[in-house]
Amino acid sequence: MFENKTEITNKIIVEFSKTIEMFDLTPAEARLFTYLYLEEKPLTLDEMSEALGKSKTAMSNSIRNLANLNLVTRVWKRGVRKDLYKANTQLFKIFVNSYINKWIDATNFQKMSLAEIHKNVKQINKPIMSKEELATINNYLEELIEFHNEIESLFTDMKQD
Amino acid sequence: MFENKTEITNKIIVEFSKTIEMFDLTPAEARLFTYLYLEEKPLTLDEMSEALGKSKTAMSNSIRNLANLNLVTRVWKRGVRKDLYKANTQLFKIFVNSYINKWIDATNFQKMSLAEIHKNVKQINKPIMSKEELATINNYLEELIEFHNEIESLFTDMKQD
DNA sequence: AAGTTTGTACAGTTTAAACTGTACGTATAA
DNA sequence: TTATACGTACAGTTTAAACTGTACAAACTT
Repeated sequence: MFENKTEITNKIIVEFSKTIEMFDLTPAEARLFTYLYLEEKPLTLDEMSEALGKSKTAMSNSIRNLANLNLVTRVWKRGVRKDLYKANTQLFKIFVNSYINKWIDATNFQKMSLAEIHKNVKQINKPIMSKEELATINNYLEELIEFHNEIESLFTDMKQD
Repeated sequence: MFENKTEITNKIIVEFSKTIEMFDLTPAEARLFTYLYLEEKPLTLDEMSEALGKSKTAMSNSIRNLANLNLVTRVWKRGVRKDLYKANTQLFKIFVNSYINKWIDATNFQKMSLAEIHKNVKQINKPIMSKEELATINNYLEELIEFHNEIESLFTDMKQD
């Protein structure tokens, strides 16, 4: 089956990174996270680059995004100049939190955009369309905004659990 | 503010399609769904193509994916040769159901892949790594599989609500 | 003070996804 | 039976995302 440890960890990286791509990570970010997770000791950008066959610049961009999502932590070690990073290990908590936050933020932002359109539509007094058309558009906007409310509630409830 | 109805519906399409892209739709699929949603009568591929400025082939591919996700319904009308499609209108139900199903399916699939790796690792009897290394890998696999179980439960619970 | 290391901004290249146009098989209309 | 319409497979093109390599500023080492 498996001939060595590297083969096993590579297989795990391939499979687990597929899972966490679903949390809106790029393939490179997903593989980097998985590699850090399986590698107990913190890694430098150069080590990440060498391990994953990507440029240092690509690793810098990926690790920054992972850090912004609170999926990895920068580690300070005395006498070491290079930045060190390690994966956060409470997988369910960190991924679901990050994901729920992203959904709530984005949903709220979109709801506000639609609410703005709705406000502007209500303030129309020029005869640019019939009353029926205006009522229809208002109905659609209300439905769309209600949809956002429901999505927001769904993810807010998930956060409590 | 708005000068005509088309301007309003275009603005709504832009904003709402951003929301539903989050359900793993491509920008073209999201715009198509939103257009169908706002357009009460069912549309043909040619009408979709003309309305959204994309080729008929692109519309064929997009509408097929939306139908596969149960987000739109093909409508049969006597004496009409062209396929007709309309958006399903219970937004929360159709999007959340589609999304939860996708998560449960994908998570289950990945869990099985990792379980297969785990099974193979357990069957290792050749000395390809130390006992400590083997124990560590087994621990990681258990954690990753447990993570999948938790994600699956999370989305299964969402389905009940 | 000078040299080296480090991470990242930036510009250009590559890759993968999305697209278009054509060809084709099937179904319908004439 | 023949012609036309229709949706989609397929091949090639375009676009957007991801990448690499270089340059640079800041920090550290010598």
